[in-house]
Amino acid sequence: MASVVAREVQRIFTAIYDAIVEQRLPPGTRLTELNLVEVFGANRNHIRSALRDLAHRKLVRLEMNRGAFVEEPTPEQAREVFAARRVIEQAIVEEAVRRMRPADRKAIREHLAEELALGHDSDKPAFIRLSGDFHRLLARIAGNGTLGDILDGLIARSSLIIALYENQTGVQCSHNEHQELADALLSGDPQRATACMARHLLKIEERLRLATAEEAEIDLFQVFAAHRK
Amino acid sequence: MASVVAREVQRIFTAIYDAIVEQRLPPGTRLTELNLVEVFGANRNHIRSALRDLAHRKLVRLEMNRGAFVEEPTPEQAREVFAARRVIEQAIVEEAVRRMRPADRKAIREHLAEELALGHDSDKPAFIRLSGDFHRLLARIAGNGTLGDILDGLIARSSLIIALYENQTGVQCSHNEHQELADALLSGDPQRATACMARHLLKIEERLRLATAEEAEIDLFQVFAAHRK
DNA sequence: TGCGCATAAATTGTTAACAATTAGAATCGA
DNA sequence: TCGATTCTAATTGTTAACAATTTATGCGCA
Repeated sequence: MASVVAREVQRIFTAIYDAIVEQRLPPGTRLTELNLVEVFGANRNHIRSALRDLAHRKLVRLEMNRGAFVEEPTPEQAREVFAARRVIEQAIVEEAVRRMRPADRKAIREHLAEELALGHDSDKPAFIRLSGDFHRLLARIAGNGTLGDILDGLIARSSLIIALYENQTGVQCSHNEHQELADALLSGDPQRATACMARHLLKIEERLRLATAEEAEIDLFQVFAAHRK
Repeated sequence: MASVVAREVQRIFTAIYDAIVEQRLPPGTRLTELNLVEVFGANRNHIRSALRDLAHRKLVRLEMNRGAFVEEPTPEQAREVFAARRVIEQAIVEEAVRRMRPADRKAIREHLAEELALGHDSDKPAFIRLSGDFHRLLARIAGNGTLGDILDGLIARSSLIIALYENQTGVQCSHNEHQELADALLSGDPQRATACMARHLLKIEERLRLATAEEAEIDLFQVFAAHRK
């Protein structure tokens, strides 16, 4: 959020950002400037700046003379995002173990309690935010703000990816995995913790329906096989 | 460069971006809108959009009601950037070794020839660009565009950091290190290659004058020690 | 009905004038 | 001469009108 300068733009940016990340604005949604002007009671310049900031984080796509749309990451981009997260978050976890102090242990335990308390309470936006918070907490403990900012962007995009490719199984049952991860972190064993993080991120990715290259190619023929004459 | 939408903004963005990265615009330089309007023959909106895009990549700092300045990364940020690069580029090198194809080997050899040809030709901007190109080439071979974009940003910021904290020894003698790295990559040994990359990035950082915490604290007393009564 | 074409509406892009803020210069008083 | 204060110039922030583009609508025609 560093580059957002005017308070008004910041406000608009955050509102749209949250709506996208919490999956209240589905991928592909068109964001018309005039609508946003009405919603936020702001002028068009502010709206345009906010949209540009969102576009830079790849949460919004700007099309020349056509306007702004909530991004729809491709399966390839989805895989790239999770591959990048594995790289970055393994490093973060390793550093977090090294740097962990008593206050951090407490923060981790408190976070897990929150997750447990929320349960499958059907409050999806809150659940999404909380899940992300766990990963952001580890980044904060690791202490590299630059890497943290990068991860923030990847987490936000993950939300969009999950919204698009979520399997019908629905609810992300990742609380157990966070519990496991926390145990590994608190045990102080960096190898175990990084392995746990890698597994966690792989599982999230596996829960998605990301079409393979072959699938994508035979698309139409397969779909309409019964209707061909 | 994905989020830049209008061609005009793109043009302005790239011109300033290159000037900063090639160290023709030193850190701290003020970028006045009216000056830029004159230079680029564009309107203020385009200038403002370009500056906002640059701010988002942390190459420019926007101050409320004061304007835009070329960023001046702190020593802490400098260390964070290089730490992030070590994490990301080790992963990139590992993947690059795995994915390397004949055309990629050729590209690497050709790049090194270019670096050798340029030599210490005192054309610093060209040297900087070429050095960055080597790292970008490896990212391209690794094939993760998302990670590549992230690295692009870190490389650009590195340029700014080097401009600020470069030791008087002056010229970056990193060509030898690139040669070493290339050898490791072409040997196909991922361990050797990642170790080589880590060493390379550490050496770049070590060549900088990044004040340690203690140094920063005793600053004034130390500087004026002789003048105290 | 279906298709192409012309027209109108909605939307984004551009421009210039105006307001607000900051930085610098000049003035005044001790 | 120094310090504070007031005014002026330079600069950024904001607004609204206008232009260009895209999308939707309606009409004619086969």
